[in-house]
Amino acid sequence: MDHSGTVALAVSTVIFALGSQPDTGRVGLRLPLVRRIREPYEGQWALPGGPLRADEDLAEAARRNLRDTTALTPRYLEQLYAFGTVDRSPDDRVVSIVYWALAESAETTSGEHDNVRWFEADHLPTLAFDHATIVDYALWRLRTKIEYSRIAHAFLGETFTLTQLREVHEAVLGKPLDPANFRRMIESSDAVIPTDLRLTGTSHRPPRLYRYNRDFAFADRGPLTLS
Amino acid sequence: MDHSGTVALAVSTVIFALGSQPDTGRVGLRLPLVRRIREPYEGQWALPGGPLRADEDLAEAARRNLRDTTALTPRYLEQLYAFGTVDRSPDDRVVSIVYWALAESAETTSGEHDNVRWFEADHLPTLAFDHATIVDYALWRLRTKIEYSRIAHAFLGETFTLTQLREVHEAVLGKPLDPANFRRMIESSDAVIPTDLRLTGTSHRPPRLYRYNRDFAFADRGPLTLS
DNA sequence: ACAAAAGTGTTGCGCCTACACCCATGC
DNA sequence: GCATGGGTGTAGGCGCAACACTTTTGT
Repeated sequence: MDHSGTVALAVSTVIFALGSQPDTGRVGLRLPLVRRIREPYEGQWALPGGPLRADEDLAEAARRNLRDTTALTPRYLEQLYAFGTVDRSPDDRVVSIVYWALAESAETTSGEHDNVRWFEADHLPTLAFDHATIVDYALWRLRTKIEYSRIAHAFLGETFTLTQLREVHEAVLGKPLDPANFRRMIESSDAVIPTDLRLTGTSHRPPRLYRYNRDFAFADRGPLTLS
Repeated sequence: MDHSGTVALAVSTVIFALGSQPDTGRVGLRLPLVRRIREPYEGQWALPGGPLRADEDLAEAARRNLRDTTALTPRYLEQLYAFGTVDRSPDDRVVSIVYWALAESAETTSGEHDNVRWFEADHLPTLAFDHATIVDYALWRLRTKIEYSRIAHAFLGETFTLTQLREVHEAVLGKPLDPANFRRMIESSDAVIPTDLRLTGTSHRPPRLYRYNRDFAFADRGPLTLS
């Protein structure tokens, strides 16, 4: 290992989107990985990331990862953790500052080039470095945070029904939720604003469309007004 | 600003301990700062920290900060956040990975050398860089975390009474708590184990001494088993 | 009319708060 | 005995989970 005095700094991103599993057809979490084209771990799958450029902020770098690998813009982006144990990269010393992002579900089937591929979050291949640990942690953060914070809208479009929002929660948490109580929980939280529009074309009573309350975000987390 | 391509990596630590304010005599949060002896911000107060050595883990570096500035060992240590905006240091590009620590209250009056001094957390001088923001965020994390997690024991010795533990919570949160309900809350959480010992020498019924339940820590946070 | 999901009402349980009250020790 | 905090008991309220019920559309 190279302990000659330099520590490399990288930024990686765990990107979540929703997609239906080809086998069961159920909606679940998916995330994109890139195939490594260099040693170490050549040929294995890893999180998108790269060195931090001197003229870009950390969150900017994460956004760039996301754009380069998926051509998507994150609807939610938050720093996850800085991973920096001495032995996490076999040949050199790398500290990775990892972000996690939520993106609107898009083409999550095999991408343009074969070096980027979307996987189901609970059927991942063997990952390079400590990236399996990182994904586990990101999944844990997503699941715990969705329970007390209102971030699920980030998986959806500009407007959405409360049933769609509930289905996001159900897919992330992996369990069914009571529609009536879910409705009251969301409505009383102020996270969402009703529009005059309704979703038509269904074979039943047309549900109201809602929009995310942008002001709500500022009441969210402490004294940091980031990203 | 130097954007020639190198990004420096530093580790800093916000160290909290309890101490009685000289004026009011009430117990409050205190933290140590070091006086900068170089430009930029020469003469101003800053968080203890320094560059990351290539052969030490991030948490190790934080522990070293703590030992070097206060000669204390942390009773609790956790990563806070990685701060890395491009302009946070005027002359070069520095990314700081910041830890926060709790230490048993010790000599928090002016230290041996004049370059390290303990300050009351809500009467800090002007700080160098973005360190005021960092301390604000660390305070917010401490205050929100003490409500749902059981970390207050880290300010105390090996054994303590529930009243001492309650006084820690009161000092951190800045508000009085009901002794009866606090007792039940702690006891039902399993965070603490009663000993056979009692604290004597008081002018009233001798209170039972408790010990922290080391097993409890593992049930705490997600899939990361750190520090 | 019927199906199916949207949306509303209601009840009961559990937890948390507030506060009354007894207990054990030093002086 | 009295003062002082240690420690226990208990009633009211709030929030949430469960589930019955009504509404509104398409076919």
